[in-house]
Amino acid sequence: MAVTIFDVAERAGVSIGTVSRVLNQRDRVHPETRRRVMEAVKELDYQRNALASSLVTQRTQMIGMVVPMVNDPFFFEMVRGVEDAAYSANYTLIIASHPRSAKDRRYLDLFKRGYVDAMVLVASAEIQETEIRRAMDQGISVVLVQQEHEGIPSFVVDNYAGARALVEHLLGLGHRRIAYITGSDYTIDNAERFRGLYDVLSEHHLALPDSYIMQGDYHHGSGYEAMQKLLNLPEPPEAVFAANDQMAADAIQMARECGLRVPEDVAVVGFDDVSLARYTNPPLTTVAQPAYELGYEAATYALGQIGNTDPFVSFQKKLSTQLVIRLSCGAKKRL
Amino acid sequence: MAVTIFDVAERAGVSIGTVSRVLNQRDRVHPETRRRVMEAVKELDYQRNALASSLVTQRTQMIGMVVPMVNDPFFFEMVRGVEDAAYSANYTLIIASHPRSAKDRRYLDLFKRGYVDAMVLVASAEIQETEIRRAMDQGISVVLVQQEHEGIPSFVVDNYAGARALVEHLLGLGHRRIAYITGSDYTIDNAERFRGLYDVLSEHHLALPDSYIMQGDYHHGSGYEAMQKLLNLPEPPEAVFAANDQMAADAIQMARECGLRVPEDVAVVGFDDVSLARYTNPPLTTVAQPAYELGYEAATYALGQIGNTDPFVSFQKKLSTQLVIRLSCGAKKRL
DNA sequence: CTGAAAGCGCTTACAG
DNA sequence: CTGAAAGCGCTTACAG
Repeated sequence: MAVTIFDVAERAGVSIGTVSRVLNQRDRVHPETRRRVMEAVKELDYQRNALASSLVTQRTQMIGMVVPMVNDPFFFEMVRGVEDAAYSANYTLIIASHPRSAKDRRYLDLFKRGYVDAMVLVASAEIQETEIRRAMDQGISVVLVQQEHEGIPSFVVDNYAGARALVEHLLGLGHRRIAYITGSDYTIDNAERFRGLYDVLSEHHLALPDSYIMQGDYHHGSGYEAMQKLLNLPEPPEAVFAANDQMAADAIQMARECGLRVPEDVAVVGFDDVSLARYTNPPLTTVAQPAYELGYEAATYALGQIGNTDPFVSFQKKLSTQLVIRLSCGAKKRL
Repeated sequence: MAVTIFDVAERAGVSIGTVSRVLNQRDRVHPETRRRVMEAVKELDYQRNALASSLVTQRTQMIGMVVPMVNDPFFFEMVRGVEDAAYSANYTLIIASHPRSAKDRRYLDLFKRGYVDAMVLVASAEIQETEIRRAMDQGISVVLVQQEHEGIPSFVVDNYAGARALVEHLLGLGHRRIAYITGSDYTIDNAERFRGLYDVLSEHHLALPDSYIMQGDYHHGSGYEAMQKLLNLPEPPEAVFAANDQMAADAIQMARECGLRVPEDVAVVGFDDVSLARYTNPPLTTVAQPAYELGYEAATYALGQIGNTDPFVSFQKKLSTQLVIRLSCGAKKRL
């Protein structure tokens, strides 16, 4: 029912090979022939079937991105970066969101079955390394973002250094008793941020009691409860470092509900510098990540590796963060 | 290089037709034959090439979604809805974001070239109707969300009624001079919200001077400037209705910077009820949209229409909104 | 410059 | 229950 290359060939009075040639602008074609073909294409409103085309060229001109579909502007920026990189390379970006459960791996269809030439996998801890390897074996160029695996190219943010800077800043402000609200445990971000805190405290011979480590999950609500528990401690912390801004915002909310002033009674800092950070009361001191650059660089690399059959490339890039000082840490005065 | 159905057939000592049969679980196959085939599949780690498969079945088992990739949690919810619907129907969701410019229509590749069986187009004003029609002619099931076109199924939220309820609420609180900060002009959301405001004011014989209509664009920053101009008016408004929450949040920020109290000196309300609305100071009174349901219902409908060749189905569904009263309107007291 | 033909990797009537 | 073959809609050496 859809019009095919045969219809066009017939109408233009040429063979399908010729039609294909003018469509692909490759070989020389007589100008007059080209004109007739283009005319037939227009008249019939012909659209090439990409499936058939890709089947023979072994290239889909699509780059896939698997990204956690949590409500986080941070990922938006990353998507924009990937998109721009794809655009420059004349690729179309398709995005698959994470599955709801770790057991459900259907989203892997995207790259298991040859729909994309390259993949950018963002913080997809559930994806097994064997799956990735298999995709790579099939010639798909894959890069990891915010996640590492031996022998697979990856782009990460220097969470460790970012956390260190943040904690040093807190110490400089005179805070000594610092608590941590964790993100999901399985992510390296969380682990690295915690490590930054831990190391700086150790170096300053400061304690980090277990009771100061509260379980969170990065999402809305968890920072709220964690903060409540922290504030009910016999000796509450002077400052709270939440593993991301969302939880920090919740923590501030809870502090206020408990009648405490932030940062006077308790300082709160986050991580990521999502747009929300500007709107909390007081605005959040946090750490900005180069989300856009992360996406852009990762995609550019992945695209560049398409067709590279050497499976032994190892590549790791770590982008640095930036401390964003607002009011919630106590460094500046309120308006 | 990748292992094909031929490799499996050879290893199992059967024809490729038989391999295909066991893979597709369709026809009867001798249990022992099936076992041998499955064993070969496993041993060779065979993955069916979806491109080839789709080429013959004329079905890709993919549903495409074109969504504005603006930093808006509202769309996230919608994506979740579409995703769940797709999941139930055993479909994979792929998302394409909007192009940066109206001229760039490469994202249409997704459905022009036969990669998806169905499409959900969200607020994609730049997409020409002819393009959509063409896609439909090629047998792709398409539905529109937050957007209408004669003869194309669509799912929209009742922005008009939502805006009416919001404005009635404001009037009930005693506000009379109400200003509006617009969203992007080309969206129906914005037009409908404005119409709701306009009609309610008219019915109450209240004026809406031109100076009370400020141009915004839904994005961060525009509400800020718009509010500044409103506050500098000889007779500033008593209440400001921003076309979405982001701009309302900015407006609040600006009011505070001008030393004004919200809602005592000026009330501010938004639209959408994104998560940010809970974190502004004071929390935002706004209108919640059934984003998830919108996505779920739209996708379910689109999926149900796959294979339906009757091009004359006309379908329109309007989902209703809900007023969310917080503090920024002045209806309740602060904590 | 152009046509005929092989082939990309599958599915599916059609026979047997 | 299974094989041989046609066909999905293209691209691309290979000849000429």
